[in-house]
Amino acid sequence: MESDQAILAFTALAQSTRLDVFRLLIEHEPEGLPAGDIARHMAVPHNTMSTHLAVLTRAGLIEAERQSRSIIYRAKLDAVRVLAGYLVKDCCGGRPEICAPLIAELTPCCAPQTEAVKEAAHD
Amino acid sequence: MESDQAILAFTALAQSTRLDVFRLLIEHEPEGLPAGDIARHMAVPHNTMSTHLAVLTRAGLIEAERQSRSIIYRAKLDAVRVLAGYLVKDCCGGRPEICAPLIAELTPCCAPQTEAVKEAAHD
DNA sequence: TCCATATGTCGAGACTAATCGACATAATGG
DNA sequence: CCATTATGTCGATTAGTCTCGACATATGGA
Repeated sequence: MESDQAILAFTALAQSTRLDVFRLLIEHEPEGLPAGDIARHMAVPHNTMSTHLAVLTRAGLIEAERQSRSIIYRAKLDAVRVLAGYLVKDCCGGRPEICAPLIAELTPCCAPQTEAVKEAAHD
Repeated sequence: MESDQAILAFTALAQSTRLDVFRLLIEHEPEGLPAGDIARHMAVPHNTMSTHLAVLTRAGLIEAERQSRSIIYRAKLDAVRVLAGYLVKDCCGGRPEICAPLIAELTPCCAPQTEAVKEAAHD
């Protein structure tokens, strides 16, 4: 991951409405939500929300797909993985003694024990 | 993690100088670096750097400790873990099918469980 | 075609952040 | 103490972001 893209992502998440939208969209994986519903859910004018959604999209954190009159937004979970990886893995600079404890903390949430999951994650 | 603190952290990292400083300090774990060295390393005036270091400190991403005339800054690896956790674990809202693949991607870097996996991470 | 619905774009005002010169504070040694 | 080194704070300027009214575009149906 380029640091320019990381900065885009951090900038996008460094705003409460956008952070909330991003988490809302993760909750609604994998169906997604239309722009109007998102705006109503957050009690934000539709044009303001449109701007926020554009920022998140440019940052690669969400993606849009037109469906008839609505435009459905979805979280890009790949982006979460890449960003978390940028924080943990790339930042550690290949020094397992630093990032191993970080990963150890994350793993209990939902450990990827099986080979099947490892295969799925291998891009 | 409170979302307010997450926003502080994302704001702090959403700036190229600060992101570089943060990564520099992770490279220099656990000794840390004095403020002056950091400023020189980044070719930034000392007062500008002081402001950036204050932002990172307020965000809880680094910490300062006076050592004679110098003030040594260190990355708080706990913060990395918490922030990555906020992205991956909290955002998934307890839905393993979402975050398991994300963690699976991170694990090969330096898995915390077994020596065997650590060996595999070197390929 | 004309209207209603859904969303995006533009532009202006208000707010916030980044930078850096000048000055202030803190520690150390002579 | 005074000078020196190391760092932080203040204030002003500049640059960028957030918000939202007004307008524009896209889709589907009467």
